[in-house]
Amino acid sequence: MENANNRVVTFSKRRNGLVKKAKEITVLCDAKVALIVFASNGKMTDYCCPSMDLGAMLDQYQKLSGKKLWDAKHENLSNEIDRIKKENDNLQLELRSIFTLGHIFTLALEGGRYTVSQLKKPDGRIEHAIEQGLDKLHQNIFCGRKKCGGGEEENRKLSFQLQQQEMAIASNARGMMMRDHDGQFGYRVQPIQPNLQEKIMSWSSIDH
Amino acid sequence: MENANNRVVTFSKRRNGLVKKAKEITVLCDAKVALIVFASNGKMTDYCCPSMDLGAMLDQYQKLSGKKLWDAKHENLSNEIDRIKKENDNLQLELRSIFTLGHIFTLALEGGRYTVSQLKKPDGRIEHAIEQGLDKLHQNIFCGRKKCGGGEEENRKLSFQLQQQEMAIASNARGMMMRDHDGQFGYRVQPIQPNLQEKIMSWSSIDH
DNA sequence: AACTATTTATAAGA
DNA sequence: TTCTTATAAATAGTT
Repeated sequence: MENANNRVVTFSKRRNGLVKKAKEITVLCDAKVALIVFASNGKMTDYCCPSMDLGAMLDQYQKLSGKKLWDAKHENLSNEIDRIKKENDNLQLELRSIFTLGHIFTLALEGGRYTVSQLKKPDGRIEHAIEQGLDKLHQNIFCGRKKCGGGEEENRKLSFQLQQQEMAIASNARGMMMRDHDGQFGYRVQPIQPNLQEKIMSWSSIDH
Repeated sequence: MENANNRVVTFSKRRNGLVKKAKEITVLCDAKVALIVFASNGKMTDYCCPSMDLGAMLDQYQKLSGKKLWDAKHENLSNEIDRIKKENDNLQLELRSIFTLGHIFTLALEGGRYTVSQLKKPDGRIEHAIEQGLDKLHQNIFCGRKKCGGGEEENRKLSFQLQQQEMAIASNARGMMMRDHDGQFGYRVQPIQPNLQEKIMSWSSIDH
């Protein structure tokens, strides 16, 4: 190849020849051929036999050569999915058990000491219990179980804010609580849910 | 191509010629060539210019042709990951809120009526409350809130089994409960957890 | 695989 | 780019 111009012309000719040969061997010998050519200027020419698309050719290539083209990227993503799905399952399991645990406490509270109608009536008993619970929660969280120097009044306000937020979340979360998940124990916690919601509503209404 | 044997020989010759031409154009014209050939018997031959690996060639091919080889598959997986991650986030949010809600109930129970030392002492009060709660839970789950014809004694046994299982789960779940997740409310529920565990242990020990 | 008659490809020039 | 053409290379059929 003397000068650049000649080289370009030759490339063009040879590229055409190459594609022609590829077509010929495809037809004459019942072969499958994929060909990609980039000119030095970046321009691309490609040929793929009509009986198989390039994707299938490359799948086959990977299978026969053992080389990975996109499987590696694929595998990474698949692993990521597996990982997250597993985490998801764990979360669901946690969620179910903890949620049920919460219900047991709720029901213990209700069944052992209070009726639903009592819960609806802000007579001060359950309200007081919850308030104390919230205060304690708040202390544990913000004051790390040490003596909490903060004013009791502020604590109580924060606790009620906390309560309100919790209730709001619980209310929002309610719609997605019940998964299509056969319980390991052969039951679902769903039937009890409206009961909780009822309580949440009544408790929320305590404050206003 | 008359007979099959000749065709096989011809294929071999032409395939070699094709690869040779591919190499020539690579060297002579500074081109980039990728070539994959499958014989009718399935055997594969491939050539790729030394200056670029097949993966890079195909990336380039996708860019220039606009055709998708693996990007489509990738996109699907990526979307799947996004979807699951979102679900995961929802679960975490639920989990946090519900878990905390469970604690509020627990603390309400404890703070309003019982001390930790009382909880440790199976004097029948809290035990009874929990038992009632479990019975009610059990009724709601198995009997759909209708009048439950089953014997009370069996109910109680089932309830205690239930309790045991719940406690076991809660205990197992404990290790994975605390996520590295900055609370939307500026706190974590972690500090309170050992407290719950303490109670779980003592309650579990009620039964034996 | 090797040979050979023939076809085909292609480099250079137009 | 295409056409032409002399030359080189490829290859189908045969050994």
